[in-house]
Amino acid sequence: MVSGQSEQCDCRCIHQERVEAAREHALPTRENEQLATLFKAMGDPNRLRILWALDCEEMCVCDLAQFVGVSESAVSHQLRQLRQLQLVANRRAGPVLYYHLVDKQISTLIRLAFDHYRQEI
Amino acid sequence: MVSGQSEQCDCRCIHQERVEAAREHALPTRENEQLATLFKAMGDPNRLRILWALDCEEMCVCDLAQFVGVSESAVSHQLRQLRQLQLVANRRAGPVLYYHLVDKQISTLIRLAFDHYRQEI
DNA sequence: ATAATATATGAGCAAATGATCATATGTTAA
DNA sequence: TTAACATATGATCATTTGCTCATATATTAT
Repeated sequence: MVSGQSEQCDCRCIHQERVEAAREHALPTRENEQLATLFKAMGDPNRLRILWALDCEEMCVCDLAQFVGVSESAVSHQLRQLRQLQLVANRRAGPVLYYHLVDKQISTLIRLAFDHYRQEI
Repeated sequence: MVSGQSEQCDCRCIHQERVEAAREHALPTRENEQLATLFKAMGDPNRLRILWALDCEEMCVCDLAQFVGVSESAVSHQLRQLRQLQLVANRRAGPVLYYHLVDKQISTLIRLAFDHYRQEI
């Protein structure tokens, strides 16, 4: 037994210390998955557009559909995902639902990503 | 004609100014897609783990496979994606390939995301 | 050259994804 | 109440994704 952890690799090139160090440094499974889910939500061009637009000001489904350039149904489905992830929420005004970002965290994140990305171009 | 842009929505609730404002504020299509691709790459639990681990120190495929808990083939496939996106690169030492992050941008991004996320928990 | 190690890669497959279409729900005006 | 509007939702389908298995490539030791 080389380590107390699970043994899945029979390579001789393995660096147990590095694996251990990575494990120390790593996020707990649950948090890693939640974070991945957040990134995944931002990982679709249309959803990213939606989030980016809502960072500007609140918009209704119809506005978003035209802005993104897809059907209202498609936008509605995407918004449901974002709602379930608590990234966006809506406010009703008569028959119209105005969507907005739940918090500025996502907004900050998108901007940072873009800024960092920009520097490389 | 309400606007010079494409007409796709016949809703009466639409706010042309908001759509226009969003368009002004929006990223060009190409950059939006590249950014989405970046987020998507971070949007898989295993890839996120890999990136997170490599933020710590360089590791070989075998190390990563054990750390993530999947086959070396699976890790290799994920690494290829990350390589093609220029997020990671490798250094050969004999038969072993040591992977590392290409730049600290991704590292910064992951940390920021985590920090922001952390605050909400 | 041959064998063993470390990794890469292609094919194949099950699961997830994102759009569309049809339909349902909720709100307001007539 | 009925009609019209704005949005939500379920079913469906084509595409994408991520893994596995088999095989290929590259490096080193013998």
